[in-house]
Amino acid sequence: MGKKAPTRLDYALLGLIHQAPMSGYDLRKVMAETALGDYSSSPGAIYPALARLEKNGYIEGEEDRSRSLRPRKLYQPTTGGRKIFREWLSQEVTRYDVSHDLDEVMLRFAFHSVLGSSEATRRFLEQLATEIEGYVDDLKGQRKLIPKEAPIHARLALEAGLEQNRAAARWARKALRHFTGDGA
Amino acid sequence: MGKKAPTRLDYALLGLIHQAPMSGYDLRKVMAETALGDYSSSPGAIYPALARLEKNGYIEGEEDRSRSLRPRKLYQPTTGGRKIFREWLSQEVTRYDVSHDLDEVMLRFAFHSVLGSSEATRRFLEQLATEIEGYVDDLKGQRKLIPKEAPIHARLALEAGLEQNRAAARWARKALRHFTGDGA
DNA sequence: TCGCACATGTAACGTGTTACATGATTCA
DNA sequence: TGAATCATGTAACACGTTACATGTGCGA
Repeated sequence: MGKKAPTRLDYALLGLIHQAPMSGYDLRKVMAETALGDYSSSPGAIYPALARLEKNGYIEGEEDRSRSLRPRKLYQPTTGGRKIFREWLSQEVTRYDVSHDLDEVMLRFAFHSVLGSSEATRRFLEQLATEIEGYVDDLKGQRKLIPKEAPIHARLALEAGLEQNRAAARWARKALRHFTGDGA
Repeated sequence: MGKKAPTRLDYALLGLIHQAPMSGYDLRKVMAETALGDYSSSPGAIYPALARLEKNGYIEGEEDRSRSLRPRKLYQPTTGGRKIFREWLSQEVTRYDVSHDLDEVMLRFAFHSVLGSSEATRRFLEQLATEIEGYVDDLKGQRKLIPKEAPIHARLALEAGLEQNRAAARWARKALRHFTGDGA
């Protein structure tokens, strides 16, 4: 009976309906058209996800017959849904998160406005920057371990990861400046 | 009977045993200790993957009893396995690859030494750089579409993706210089 | 009337996850 | 004797993928 942890897709959907009530069809369009698309826009993913979110009491669907088309179900988060969503957003950013799932961390950041606290976002970005910088050091350590006789490609591939993470760290430090000095 | 397309994990394993024959246990260690870890190191993933690669005729396992421990199976790619691996490496780099699975593209690059042709790698990096640069432009277009009243977080999250891709593009252009001017 | 946009779903299938099972050898 | 390392595997489960099924209203 212990509810399963929601998936990234679940959280993406939950986040979107925090902004405005949406139907499965709406959600599919948003997913397909924006960078969120990585989290799938196929009906075989979206509709079952909505069904389990509803079953777990995180969202509530209401039939909308105001249009003459086939009626659609408009979903909204429940109180419980808002709660677990905020908890997800507020989770600590760990080294593991950064090295294994930076995309999910970024997804969390993208929805951080839901918390309505620039203090929380500041903490989040501070942790994020610190952990990415630590991970960059890890990667530098790994680079040293690559034997000299190894093909250049291996080293270069690692450097690609390094550069992307350096860029992410710089971004986090820069983003931090957007949330310091005001109380929005 | 039409063989399924191998997964990224399959290709990662196939690539590793191109360097030296390895057992499932060896492969798990490499996956766990290096950045390749994203492609899973759990026995429930590795052993079934090896089993299906063998079933499809891409790898061949041989019992090694030279150690007094429990015998291990040392895997090597077959001719067919080498062939599909080279085909995978030689695939064109598309916009779709770059925007949906840059990690897989980087995995391909990491194993590019198997082709033993700096001409092929040059082409690969040239395409990669071009497509990432195109994707960066797409993202700039998306950024313009974000309504002004949207929370800053959404725009910043998109900018994180932008910066990471810009870094990847710079990396590709720089890596390209390693493969121009010599015939290795 | 043909096809497209709207709109929701299901079924088969493959793959990864976690947890479990098994067993030999080495070393403290 | 017990723990750690070597070594291979299976079982239950959840999720995403692709493809299919169904049906309305609107414009060309």
